[in-house]
Amino acid sequence: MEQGSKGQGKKEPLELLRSHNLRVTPQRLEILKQIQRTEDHPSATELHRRVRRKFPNISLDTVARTLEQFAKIGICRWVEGYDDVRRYDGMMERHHHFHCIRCKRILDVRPEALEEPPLPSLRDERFKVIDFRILLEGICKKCMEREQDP
Amino acid sequence: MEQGSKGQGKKEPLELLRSHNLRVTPQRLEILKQIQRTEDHPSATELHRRVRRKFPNISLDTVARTLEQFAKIGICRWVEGYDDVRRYDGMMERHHHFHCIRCKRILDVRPEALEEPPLPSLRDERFKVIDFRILLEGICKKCMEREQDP
DNA sequence: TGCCAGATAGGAGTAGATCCTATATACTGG
DNA sequence: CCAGTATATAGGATCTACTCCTATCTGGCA
Ligand SMILES: [Mn+2]
Ligand SMILES: [Mn+2]
Ligand SMILES: [Zn+2]
Ligand SMILES: [Zn+2]
Repeated sequence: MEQGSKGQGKKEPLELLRSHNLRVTPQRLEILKQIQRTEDHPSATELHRRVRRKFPNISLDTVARTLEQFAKIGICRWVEGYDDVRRYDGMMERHHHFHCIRCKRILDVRPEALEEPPLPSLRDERFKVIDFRILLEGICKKCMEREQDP
Repeated sequence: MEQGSKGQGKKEPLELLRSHNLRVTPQRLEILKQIQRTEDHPSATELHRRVRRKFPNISLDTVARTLEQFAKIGICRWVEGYDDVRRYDGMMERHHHFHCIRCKRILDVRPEALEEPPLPSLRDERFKVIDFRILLEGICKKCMEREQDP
């Protein structure tokens, strides 16, 4: 809807924590900023590495626990993957994902970039569908260029 | 297309291994049969547990290595998930998945059960799309029934 | 400013996956 | 049918991500 300030009417990190009755600690603030800023979809361990630049002895446990809290209250998400690490996504606007079969990166795909099907009118009584996403699979630009060259 | 014999013109396990120049060992045969039969989407460890009923001291390494081989040559697949284990799928016909947000099970969804979008005509130059799948999310029948009761 | 529920650091404990190597065995071709 | 060899397996060691535990610390409150 609106474009200004901090994007889609998103609250400031500090405000966001307060509104969920989470104590505002410097560690949490930094974790929140990091997960909101990233373009990629890092694991807890990867994010721990990054947050450590600012808090050299923050524990992995704190990062993992915090991310899980965030995911449970809807500040961030888990993202689907094929390997054995759990990945997080700080982009909370509805979007789809592209998985590169070469480099394994996961790239965001805005809904406008796709002919999105209306809503899966499911002819199946085994479950109630709440939401759906499209999972694209292919080769990313970087990998394509790398494979073109000799 | 045709319905007879063993489904969609699928080769027998033994034949399948031979055609990929894989030696036919009893362990491989059993792993192959198990992954092809399952309705769920087991991890290497889970499948190891099952195969062990027939080969009590088959090693996890053998099962994991074999599944990875199978996936690489297209006998089985990796399946997307949200946790930190790698899951496999023996159903090679094109299909989609439903993820239950309660019990975390992954259920198969046949393409005919969905209004499938034609083909994602992607307005994005960052990658080349080879395939796509739909990832449904919601509550499965079992979980719904369980939550209805007092 | 002092209290205390809640948060953190750091270390121990788990689980799944992967690596290593001696032994076993499926295929080959004689 | 058999022996030689390339390949596969078992079992143990190692690695990695995550989770649990607990003493200590601190943000928010009165
Ligand atoms: Mn994303
Ligand atoms: Mn499936
Ligand atoms: Zn790539
Ligand atoms: Zn369920």
